Amino acid sequence: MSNEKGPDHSRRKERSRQAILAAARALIAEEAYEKVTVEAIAARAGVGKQTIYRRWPSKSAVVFAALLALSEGVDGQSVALPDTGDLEADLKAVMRATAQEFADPSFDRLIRALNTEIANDAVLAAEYREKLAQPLDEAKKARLRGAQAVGQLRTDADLDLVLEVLYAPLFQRWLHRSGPLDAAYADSLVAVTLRAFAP
Amino acid sequence: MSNEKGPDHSRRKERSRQAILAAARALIAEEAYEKVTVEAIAARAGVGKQTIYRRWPSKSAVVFAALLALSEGVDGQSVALPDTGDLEADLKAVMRATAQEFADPSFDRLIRALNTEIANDAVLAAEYREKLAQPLDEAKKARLRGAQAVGQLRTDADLDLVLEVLYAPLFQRWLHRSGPLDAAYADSLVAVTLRAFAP
Amino acid sequence: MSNEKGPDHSRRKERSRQAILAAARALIAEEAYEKVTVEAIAARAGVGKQTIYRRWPSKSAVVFAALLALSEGVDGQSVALPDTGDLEADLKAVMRATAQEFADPSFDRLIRALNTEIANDAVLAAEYREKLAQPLDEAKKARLRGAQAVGQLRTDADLDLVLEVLYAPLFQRWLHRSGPLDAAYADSLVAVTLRAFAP
Amino acid sequence: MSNEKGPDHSRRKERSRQAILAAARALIAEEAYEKVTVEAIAARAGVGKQTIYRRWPSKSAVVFAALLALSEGVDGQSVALPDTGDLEADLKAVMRATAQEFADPSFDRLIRALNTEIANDAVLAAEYREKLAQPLDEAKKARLRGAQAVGQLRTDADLDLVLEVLYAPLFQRWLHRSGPLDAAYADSLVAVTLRAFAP
DNA sequence: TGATAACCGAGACGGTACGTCCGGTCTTAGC
DNA sequence: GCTAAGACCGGACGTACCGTCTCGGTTATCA
Repeated sequence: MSNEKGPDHSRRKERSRQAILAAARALIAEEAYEKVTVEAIAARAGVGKQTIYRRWPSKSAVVFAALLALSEGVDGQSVALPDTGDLEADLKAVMRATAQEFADPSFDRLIRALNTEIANDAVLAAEYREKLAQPLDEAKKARLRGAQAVGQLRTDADLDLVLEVLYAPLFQRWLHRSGPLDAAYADSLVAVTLRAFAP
Repeated sequence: MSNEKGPDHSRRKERSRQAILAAARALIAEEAYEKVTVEAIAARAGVGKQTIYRRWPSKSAVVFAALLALSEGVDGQSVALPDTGDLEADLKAVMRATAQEFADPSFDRLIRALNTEIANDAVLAAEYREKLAQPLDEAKKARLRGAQAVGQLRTDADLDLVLEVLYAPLFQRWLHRSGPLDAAYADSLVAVTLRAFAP
Repeated sequence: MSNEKGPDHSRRKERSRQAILAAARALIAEEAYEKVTVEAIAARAGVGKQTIYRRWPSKSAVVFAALLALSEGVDGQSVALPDTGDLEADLKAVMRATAQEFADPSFDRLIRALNTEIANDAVLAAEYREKLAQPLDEAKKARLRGAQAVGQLRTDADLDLVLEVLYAPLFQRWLHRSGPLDAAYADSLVAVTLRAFAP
Repeated sequence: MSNEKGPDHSRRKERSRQAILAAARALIAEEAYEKVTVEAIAARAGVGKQTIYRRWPSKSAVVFAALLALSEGVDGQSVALPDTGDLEADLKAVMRATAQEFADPSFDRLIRALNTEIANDAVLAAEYREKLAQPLDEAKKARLRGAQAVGQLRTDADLDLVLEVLYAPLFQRWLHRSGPLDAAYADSLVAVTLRAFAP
């Protein structure tokens, strides 16, 4: 009953879609962002430009889709914060890992590109929040709720605020390159956050 | 009487320089950033394109210079945080004012443009830190040191970290449009920060 | 019989090509040559600049092509000198007509532009000779050969030289504006030439 | 003694004037004409651009002046055609020499530049005729008048026409590169002319 | 000898056009 | 019937010169 159109058809579409997004990601990861052009993406993906414009309305949209797809398959489960029972230890592990991710130049370029698109386009920003940020935040907040339940965190804490206090300094320091992103820094952010929201 | 350097010459140079920077700022403030072109800046400033390219190596550089010049004349004095003796009240006043600034669409566009340039160019980021961010931060830290002296803030607090905890959440929420920037939010950031770094 | 190549495609290409050449000719005919710009040609033709640069390597080349195309379709038949049997009368008619053509300011500007391009570029000069000058000369020489056959011209006359003696003085006088180009002058060139190459 | 203005003063002016004209000629002789710029002339002459524009109203005018100055000092005497009593021999000598001059690439470029300026500017053309062409032609016509007196040339020949028939074919062939400029060609032009204007 | 004016070299300036590049649309040939 | 290829329009890029304007530093004359 299901697939009304030919299966090859759908698969063909999907294959070119993936090729385009992969090409976009590859180019962003390896080159200065402003050198990433639709023509280069099409060429790298072995695809005509029209095939890109058939699916996305603008260069920004393709790039953004490519970056969103980075985290495709991410769900509450897969990104759930570890839960060893020790909130501080769990947060430190996560923050250290996060800090380390930014050390990878490719990842760095990808996330900078993503932030550039988001910062300058409210529509993309909304899509980003809905598809990426909120699911991730929900997973994190689930862990925090657990901590509240066992008295490791103020019961009345605004969990969005907790996440901001925890992550935003790291994000800002990375975006502005205003300081080192090392384990000590990650730890101190956890410490500060826990002190601020201690029960 | 004074003017030691050639007066007309320097004045001419300076006048065109200011005209260029003002034109750039005006265009950024009133149009979508990607529509700001060197040609438009030159036309608005009543200047040849070459006069722009003689001084700055690229469009990014002009735009960045224009944005840096926004805060020209800013010094420790002029941006010093108020000091009424009540740290919490002072910080709340400052944070509320900061949050309000972002409500102005022109200011919003200017700062987004600035952040876009900074985020994608390490050299500009360094210049930004040196010329703008650090002086401002120093002024703020001076107030915090006063607070430490009178026992309103932990003596061993890392003041850079204090500023990050205070400002980064606001910055991130603004950049990602992930929530309202109202007085309540400003207040809560102050509250959190003071709790985290209470003596 | 019909169009072997893709019809629409060729037609599109051909249409824009003709629009460009027509725009170039129109501009040359109506303005001082040095004011003819590629941008103006593109605008007048309703074409992007790149469409011009895709086909021709430089402004000179477009202009030259436009001027060559002036005489497209010209062949031995269409430009054959009249043949009433009276060589002197035929040549006088042709020379008077030629002299008059130069009186038209548009034509004058076009031919001056053509000569400027040719004079300063050996490659264009070769193309001009092959595509324009030689076919025209052949047609003229055919008439002269007829005259030789009926004893109105020396049998051993170098026909290229005959044409030069006939036309070059007119050409030089026009190019240097060194004298009037009237019917009397046309007639005297014919008279001189016939005397020089009388049997 | 005489010199009313300061002698050094005049000499300074004259020196820079000569430097400019020499630089212009040198550049025209060695480079493609369209690459000759006022800036290059000024630099080569060791002179400010303003010094050029103080004296000539436009680039064309400088270039033209430089080319006219090529023949400075030329007068009726110095360019008089040889007069051995044998008109044919004298003309052949002159025409062969003329043809040879064009073989020098530098000379070729200079004369092409001169013709380009003349062809596109009626004012410069008039100046050229008055200052260069007519004096030279007068010298040549003096020789022809001598030939008329001794019965080597028709008494009623229009001497301007004689000169045109003699020179214009060579000029056109050179300008259009439509054939070799060798001694045989020079000779045949003389032969044709003498036949056309034989008494 | 020192002051003062004329002049020059250097080169920045407002403009205009160059030839290139790319975004987004449209056409064509081929699978 | 959709695709890869790529031409097309539009318009910004950064560069090169034009002809003008300003500057600082000689020169050149006269006190």
